[in-house]
Amino acid sequence: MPAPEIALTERFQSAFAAAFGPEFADADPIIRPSQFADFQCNAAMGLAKRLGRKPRDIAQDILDAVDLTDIAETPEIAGPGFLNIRLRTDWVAAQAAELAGDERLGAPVPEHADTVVVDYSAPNVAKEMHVGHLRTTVVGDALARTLEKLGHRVIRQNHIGDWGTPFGMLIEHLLEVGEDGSEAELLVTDPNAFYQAARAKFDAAEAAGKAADGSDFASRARRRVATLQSGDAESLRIWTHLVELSKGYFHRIYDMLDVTLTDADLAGESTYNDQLESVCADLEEDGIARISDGALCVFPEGFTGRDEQPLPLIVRKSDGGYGYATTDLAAIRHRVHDLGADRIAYVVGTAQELHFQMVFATARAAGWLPAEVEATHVKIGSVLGEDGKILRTRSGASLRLMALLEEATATARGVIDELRPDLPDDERASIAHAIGIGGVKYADLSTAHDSDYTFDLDRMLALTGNTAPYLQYAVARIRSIARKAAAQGITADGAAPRVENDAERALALTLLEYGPTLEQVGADFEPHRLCAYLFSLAQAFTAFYDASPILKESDEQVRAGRLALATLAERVLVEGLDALGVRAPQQM
RNA sequence: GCCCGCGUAGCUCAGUGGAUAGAGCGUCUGCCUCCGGAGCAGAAGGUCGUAGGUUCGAAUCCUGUCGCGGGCACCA
Repeated sequence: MPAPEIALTERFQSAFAAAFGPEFADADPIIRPSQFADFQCNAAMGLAKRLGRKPRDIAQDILDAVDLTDIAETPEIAGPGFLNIRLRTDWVAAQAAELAGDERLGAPVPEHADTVVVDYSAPNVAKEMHVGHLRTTVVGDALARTLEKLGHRVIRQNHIGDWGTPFGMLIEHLLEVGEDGSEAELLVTDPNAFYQAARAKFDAAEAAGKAADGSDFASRARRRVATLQSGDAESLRIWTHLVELSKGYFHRIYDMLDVTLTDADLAGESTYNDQLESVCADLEEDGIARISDGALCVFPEGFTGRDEQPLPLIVRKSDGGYGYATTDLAAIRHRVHDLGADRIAYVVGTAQELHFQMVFATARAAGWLPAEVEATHVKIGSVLGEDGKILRTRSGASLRLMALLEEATATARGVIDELRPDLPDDERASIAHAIGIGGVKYADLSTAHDSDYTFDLDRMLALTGNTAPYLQYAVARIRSIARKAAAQGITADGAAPRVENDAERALALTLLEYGPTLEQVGADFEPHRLCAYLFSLAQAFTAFYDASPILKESDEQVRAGRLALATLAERVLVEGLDALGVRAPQQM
């Protein structure tokens, strides 16, 4: 198991048992990387309280009991009682050699492979995706990829907005412009234009007042919602056509983004239409929901709104219609009961927090979400404009997601055209895609998913610093060395990664952290930690690149060992980038 | 009004109760006889909004307060 903190943790726990008794065998030694040594053990600080003794004395007792001779040098007691641990270089080298032989690159095999439902992206039919959708899509996809690498079974669910009030208006508009007309094409190319045209008609009809015979657009739209939801065949046919056109648009975006979502993952709101009635019936029968002001409501415990009034989760509106609370309840029931979910991750905007708390509480009360099933709202922070307020699509056409992606790719293309005119056109296009799209995705992935952030185009398109291109560049350099080495007939020849000087040692130590980092990302749903890790890995590599020449090294053994270390770094970088959904080009 | 979140370097952001709070960008100083300069080495830059509290130890936990964002009954 090439993970120093795990090896150290085991050693310290047996030392605790020896020094303080068996009841301390599972005490957490808190092994962390440190600026003063490779690792630091904070155990004495925590144990001092339990034992009622001084930290420094306990640190001494631990030191007397622990045997690290084959792993590390004797720890130093530092500061208030930390144990500073410097690993033996030969042990690090041995671990690196083991890592090089490990298909999983140190990613732990889970004791129990979970079935994890990841609910993400969820765009609306007939609406443009904007920067806000980018984050849920990119973060959700990174989580799905990461969980699969860890050996879990992932079920992607794209809960698209394909049902509800706006569809009456959209269907009527589609009928008027013709299903095969050029206006209908807007659904694929510029969905907002289609939506806004429908909306404009609706608003104009509203303003003009109802026609006596109900033939005005607004009245027709309202009737259409009812006929659609009651299962009218013609309405369903047109609705299906509408959804199909939108799917074309989603796929263009997902293809462009290298997102793994497919049609098989689509489970829109409409999917649950025939289950909404039974959701309500069950809740009412179990006494969980009751009628209030004509609507069927659940009042989960602990939720209050204005004036301290209990807050309702409306599962059936007073007009008999259903909202998204009902759909989400049906979805939970399905995910647990039919899909067999052990964990469900809802990668959805932070504004939905209250909604999901209430939905989860209701589902728990109804027995649809058993205690052993974990439901997590992976909150996606809002994207803010310069004014610190949430970016709205209406505030600027420049925020169309497709436009952003095109601009990112074009910017990257400009640089690659200048730097690598020697490469063929299609290869430059492919590299520009990897860099531009990878850069945009990485920019969204590298900040904590739940923090709001200010939209900054320059940051999204940046090619230097903590960015995808920096990581891709590190990979490209290693691959360049590999190509040159192969051309010169130089191979690593089965050599173990060389770990001798400081730069090699630092790189190897960083490589050993890949497994624990990936595991943590899968457990906590926090891809930005993987970004931070990969950036530090790339930094460790470039430092090594400067300090430890490979092809210029004359000693064959040293050269082979360094090449093996670089190759291992490449594998981990590429694997980590793949977990994020970012491509690593062969050259750039 | 109530609830949730946020406030960290000029800017954008990390920071899992532990020592001297870190990156990137920007600024400044060096490094191209180069295994790829989309890079490297270094410097300057901080009352962690604020006032208390808990703790051996607080950016982190608790309370108050100021500022900002979001949510709070039939939209999703």
